[in-house]
Amino acid sequence: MTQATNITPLFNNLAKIERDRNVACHACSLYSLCLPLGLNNNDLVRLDNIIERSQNHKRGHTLFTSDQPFRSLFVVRSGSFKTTISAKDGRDQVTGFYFPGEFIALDAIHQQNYQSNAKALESSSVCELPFNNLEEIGKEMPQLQIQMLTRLSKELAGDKNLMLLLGKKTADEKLATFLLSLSKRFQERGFSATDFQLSMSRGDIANHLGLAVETVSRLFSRFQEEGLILIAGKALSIKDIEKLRLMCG
Amino acid sequence: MTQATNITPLFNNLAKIERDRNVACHACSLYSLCLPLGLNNNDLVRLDNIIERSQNHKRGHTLFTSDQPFRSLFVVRSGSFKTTISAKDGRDQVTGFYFPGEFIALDAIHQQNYQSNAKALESSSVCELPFNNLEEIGKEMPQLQIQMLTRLSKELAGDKNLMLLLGKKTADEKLATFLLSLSKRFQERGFSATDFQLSMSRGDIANHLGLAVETVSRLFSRFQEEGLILIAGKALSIKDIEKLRLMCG
DNA sequence: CGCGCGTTTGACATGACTCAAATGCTGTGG
DNA sequence: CCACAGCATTTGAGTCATGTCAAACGCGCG
Repeated sequence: MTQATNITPLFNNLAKIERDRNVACHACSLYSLCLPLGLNNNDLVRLDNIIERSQNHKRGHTLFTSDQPFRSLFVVRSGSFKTTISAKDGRDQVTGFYFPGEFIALDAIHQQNYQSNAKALESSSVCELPFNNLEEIGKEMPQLQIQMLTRLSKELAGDKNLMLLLGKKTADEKLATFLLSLSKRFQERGFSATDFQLSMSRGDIANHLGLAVETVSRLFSRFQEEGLILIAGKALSIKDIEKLRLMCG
Repeated sequence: MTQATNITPLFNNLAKIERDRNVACHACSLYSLCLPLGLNNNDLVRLDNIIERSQNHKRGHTLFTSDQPFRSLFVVRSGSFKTTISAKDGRDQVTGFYFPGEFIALDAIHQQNYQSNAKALESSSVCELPFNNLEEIGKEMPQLQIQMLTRLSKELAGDKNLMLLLGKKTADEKLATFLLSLSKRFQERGFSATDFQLSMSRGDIANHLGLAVETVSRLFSRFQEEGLILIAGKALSIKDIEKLRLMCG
């Protein structure tokens, strides 16, 4: 079996941030992807002051669960997270994967409790935004409000597309769509659009796409046979991104 | 076949509103379900002034499509709508059904275009909220901003549950969950939780739940044989709501 | 009243799941 | 640093829930 080689480690540029966890928004490499975008200096300082920058979370660490009271939104600083919701009988659905600059817990605003469970997929850190404070300073920062609305709206649009994926797409189309979504997000963050590490397990991918683990595994094998990708464990290299695009349905 | 009888016509209490389309927010029967909740009188008047109350939309009328520029949010005033998104090849997914007091187009905020297509399922009317104006007055009404965030967050939470439904539930569980969701929303609007009209076609239901029309039709028949419901065309009567709840998975 | 589309029902096909087992990888403790 | 345990992944074989195709039916709209 051919090996995927020279894969760029995921977000290794962010190692610096993990070491210096108290870097302020204006100095943060995620600045342009994150909430502060469009704020003036004064407002930025006020926002900065309500943010609690978290300790490092190890792989598997639970950020929150749906039985806990909602207090804060989180923005991924480094690493990655998955969110899940559970049916009564324990079945659960991976509702999303979250990368640096992305918000977690937007579905919990103004509910008593979080609406999902969030877990770190690798060593990760977050910025915690206590919602009461955010609400408070938001009253005086229209630009921040717009940002919040935009964020929510974007996640909503993404979820509608996931509904299309889950409801109408074949297994091939699901996986192709998923890989391209990751590719795009990595590219937006300044990383390679074709070579990256999958921080989530096959099980998580399968669950998220409404497939069985075995199906995902077989698809990875077949995509590789067909020359679309190289996959070795968690290391992925996209070899024919155009063909992959045509497969998305 | 037993007939479902004495079905309460859907939203006929709202006939009055349809006749007098210019009723202001403070006089609207949807007030408590709608955006103005929590606004003081001054703010309410300002909001009132930017709202454009629509003509009556006939069944099948398209409110907007995803190739049109985004200008306004819509709140259903009477009747009901469905939204869909389309894959390149024309397959589409019904992403939601919308009833009085519910927002349409929240997924389009701060995108160039609408992200989905919206179509009336029956004779319906809407309040149109030009987003630029809403944004403008929102700067001075924290309470309105909170309302907007809450609305978006609630729709997001609902969509996450739809992902669970589409990804993990069996056909039976999907239909049971769907019927109970309608039941709950009708009840919140002051109508019967057990007897109502389905304004959408079997095809729309099937599409929304990721099933084939034939499957939905068979399920309705079986649910009726099992004494869970009575269904006659579009008239639905829930006979064993508890058992239905146990079936939701 | 009649046409057409939406719905129902039946028969059959199949994509993806489940079960099973081999293999590989990773983290841990000695 | 290595060896082992346990979990993740891959691969194969067989099954099943749901989709597809086909045809009859009937309701509702014009």
